[in-house]
Amino acid sequence: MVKSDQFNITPIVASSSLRTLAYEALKAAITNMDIYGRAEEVRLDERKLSQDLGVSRTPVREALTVLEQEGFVRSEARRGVFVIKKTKKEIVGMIHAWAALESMAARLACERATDAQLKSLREMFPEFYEGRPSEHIDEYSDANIRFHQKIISLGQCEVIEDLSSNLLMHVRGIRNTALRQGDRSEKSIKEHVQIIKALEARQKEVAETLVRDHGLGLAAHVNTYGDYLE
Amino acid sequence: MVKSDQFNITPIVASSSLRTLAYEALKAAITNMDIYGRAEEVRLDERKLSQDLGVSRTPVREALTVLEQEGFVRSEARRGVFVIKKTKKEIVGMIHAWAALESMAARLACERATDAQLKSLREMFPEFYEGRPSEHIDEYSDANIRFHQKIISLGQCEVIEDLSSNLLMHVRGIRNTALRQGDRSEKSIKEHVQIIKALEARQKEVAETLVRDHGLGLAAHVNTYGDYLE
DNA sequence: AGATTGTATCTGGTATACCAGAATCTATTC
DNA sequence: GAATAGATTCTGGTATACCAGATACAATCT
Repeated sequence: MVKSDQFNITPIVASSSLRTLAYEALKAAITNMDIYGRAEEVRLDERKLSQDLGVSRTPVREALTVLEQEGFVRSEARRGVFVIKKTKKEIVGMIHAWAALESMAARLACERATDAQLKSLREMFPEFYEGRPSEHIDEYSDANIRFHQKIISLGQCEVIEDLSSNLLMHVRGIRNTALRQGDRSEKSIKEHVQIIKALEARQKEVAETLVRDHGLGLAAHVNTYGDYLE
Repeated sequence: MVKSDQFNITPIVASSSLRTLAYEALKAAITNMDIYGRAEEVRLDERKLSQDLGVSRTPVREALTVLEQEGFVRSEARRGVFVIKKTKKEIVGMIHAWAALESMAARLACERATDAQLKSLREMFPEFYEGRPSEHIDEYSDANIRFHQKIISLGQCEVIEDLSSNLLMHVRGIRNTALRQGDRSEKSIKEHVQIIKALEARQKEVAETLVRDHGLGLAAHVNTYGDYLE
């Protein structure tokens, strides 16, 4: 008999249950939708979603359960499932939690990451070293997110990575919006530079403090400018 | 007609869907079970659970979905759903995340909590001030957990509270076990006293640092003594 | 007309039937 | 007797039927 490991079989349909499919579709729909633009609540209809996705209610419900657990939707018995609008207070809370986790990741990164890994941080974002202001703000928004994700991944703590990625899904939009307000982007870049230096020097206390304060700064910023959230 | 608000009607069956019931039952069963005592994996049978709980598979499955999301069980298609045994590495990671969140909560508590609230911390744990060693270890274990929960609640950040409470469910057992190893309990008490003092003095940087290091100490302790986890 | 009540309808919650993959057992083959 | 092929059984995944609460609307009464 032929051993299957002689081939490099790429799984045709890969691994994805309908539930996972539904989950990803719904999550994408929710995160891409501009929740805060509209005034009234957005209601999701299980049966309609089932039809649109071409599956039965069961996997849709399971996907909605996960999304509810992650804080994206709220389900009221016999009334409907609604997309959750986060309050400013909740957003600020998430940023605080994020700051806590990322600063711990920075500390761990100083202890665990290789020199090459830490160096890659600087190479990933050369533009930080050129004083360019908020011209290419769109590209920078993405680079900004990637920067923080990179720090978290360098911490090599899976729990922190998971918790953070969930938080990020909720605050991604806000984070990019904040960059366009006041002098946030310039300030942000300068702080990033400092953070990179501290990490490269493996000054864990410094890196930890800088990352935390950077996060707290964002929280304060949102607290000041984020009135559009409510 | 009689207005219903003239009565103080207490809802008979209260509010609990079968799914919630099943969730709580299963969670209690899992957390009370000594997972690390037995060698082989624990498998949960949906149909059997349905029978035992007296409900259909549907609410049981939804409960299992939530538990899977929280990291208590893992579901393999057409093979079964298993209670997850955390590896030592994962436990240490959770403690790191916990330490990050709690230290942020301590900082926030310094800024937000009232004097009375901070004072209550000391009053809740008078035994910390008497040099008693690990005699009343059982009571102390509970007090230990409550202490940390109290700090987190004083931070008044709901996100941090929620994330922490989930982590706590996973680490509770280990945390108490650790107290009985080495001189962990004596060390722990001393650090608690320092933390209380810093909080009362509203020295947020100090409190933050102490809480973080206390958590990191536990992580290191588990890393050293926690071989029984695997 | 306004308030009220009855009813049709819509919603998520639950129960159940069925499916296909995986594991186990059994009978056949060499 | 060991190996293999087939069938049985068990599992979670999915689809569907039904239920009861909630809502909206229409019929009714005052």
